[in-house]
Amino acid sequence: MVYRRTHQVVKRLAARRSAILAAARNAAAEGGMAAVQIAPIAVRANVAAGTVYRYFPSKADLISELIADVSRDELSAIRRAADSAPGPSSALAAVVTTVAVHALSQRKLAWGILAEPVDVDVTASRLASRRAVVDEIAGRIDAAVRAGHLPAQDTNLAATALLGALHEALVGPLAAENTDDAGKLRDAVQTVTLLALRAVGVMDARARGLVVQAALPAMAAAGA
Amino acid sequence: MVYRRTHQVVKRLAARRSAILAAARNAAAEGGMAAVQIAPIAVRANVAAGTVYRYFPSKADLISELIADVSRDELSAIRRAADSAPGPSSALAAVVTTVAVHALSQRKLAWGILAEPVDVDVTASRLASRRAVVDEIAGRIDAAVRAGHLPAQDTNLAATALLGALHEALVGPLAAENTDDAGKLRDAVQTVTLLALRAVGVMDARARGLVVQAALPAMAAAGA
DNA sequence: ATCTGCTCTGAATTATTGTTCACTTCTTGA
DNA sequence: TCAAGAAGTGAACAATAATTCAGAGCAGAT
Repeated sequence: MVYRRTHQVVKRLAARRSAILAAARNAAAEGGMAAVQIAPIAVRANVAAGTVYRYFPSKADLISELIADVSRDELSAIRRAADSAPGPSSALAAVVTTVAVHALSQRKLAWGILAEPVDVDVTASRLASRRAVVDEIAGRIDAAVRAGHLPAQDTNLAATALLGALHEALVGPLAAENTDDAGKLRDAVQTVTLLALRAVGVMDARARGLVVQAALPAMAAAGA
Repeated sequence: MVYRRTHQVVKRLAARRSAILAAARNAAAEGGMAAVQIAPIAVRANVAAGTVYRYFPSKADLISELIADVSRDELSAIRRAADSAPGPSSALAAVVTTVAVHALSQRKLAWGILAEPVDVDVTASRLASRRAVVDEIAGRIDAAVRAGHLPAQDTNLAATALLGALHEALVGPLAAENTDDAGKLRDAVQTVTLLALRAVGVMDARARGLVVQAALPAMAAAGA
């Protein structure tokens, strides 16, 4: 053989792969999943359409990896927030607030990742993404239940419901469109967090306290 | 003119229109929105593809009308349930339970109407459908607040969150697949209803009572 | 310098569906 | 029965994007 991949080439290939994924992510963040089309993404990434297929077998694979990427980022933010909370109830509040803040800070992306119509089948990776977040929430509810702060319940169902509530209220089509007014966004986050905590059985008064405690670090972490 | 639409013809035309809509509805109930395609629907309705276009200007119009139809049915069921409840809190519980039961009894249809990917733009009618249900829920929360049964709150946001919670938990991709076990379905409905009531501020003990009261009539009305 | 083999290109192909329309069939009133 | 006009038909068309592939361009070894 008279050709072998040298380190330099390997690096360039990896960079190109990232560039394509980043282009897809930007497109999704700007125009939702509908904007994730091979030709425009190729343009953004400064490659030809055919090149995309040298890195991803199909559009479905590209989107799946995009979803996994975004999901991974969100999960780590959630874990970080939860782990630096003082107790199980605070951790739960932190998780919920973080999910809410993330959803709001990149609404189109969040909606695209989670629910927006796509022409290819990405059910599996969407499911995995959802499941991961739900599991995280469920785990925190569970911890609060074990600590005696919440009544016993079907934590998985509860976590699923919370995720649905947060997304519908914040990024769904009925969510208010004021992305600009930071105060209103803060209010919305706090309101849905309060709802979520009460839903799983936190007493109103205590829930209000937890909401306030969780708000600051979450907003700060999001750079808002 | 030597031709005029006679009553018989008018009736036949109306029947055909209904047949096409019904075909679309059945297709959606069986295979989701993806199965709502002109050619297959024409076959189901025993007409040619071209005929569909004599009744609906475009696929988008057909689906919009389908969504409006289903939504109208659901809304009337919701109102009926609420209006026959003894008080504001019971009415709220009835509304929530009814939404849950409806969603469960026709999961694919519900998912299709509300959120499933479609190739044409039906945003407007989906939005109207959602808004109608949310308004109904919000109105009932409002009534309960005014009656002093619930703390003051942003009822619209709360109603949106509840709708999201119900749908994600019951018809979303993470919902359990046991459509067959009636007992499990009943449990799921009651669990999410409980969550929803607590979310808007109903005390745990009282919520449990309301859930049980609301369950029977709703299940009965659904013919389950 | 040059040969080999990998990577990139982008126009052409493919596949899927909604939509159209020239033609056929049916209905009505005389 | 027949002419006029409406409704129905379904094969052909159009539009949109994903996907392919033959050839051009590059990088590495000798």
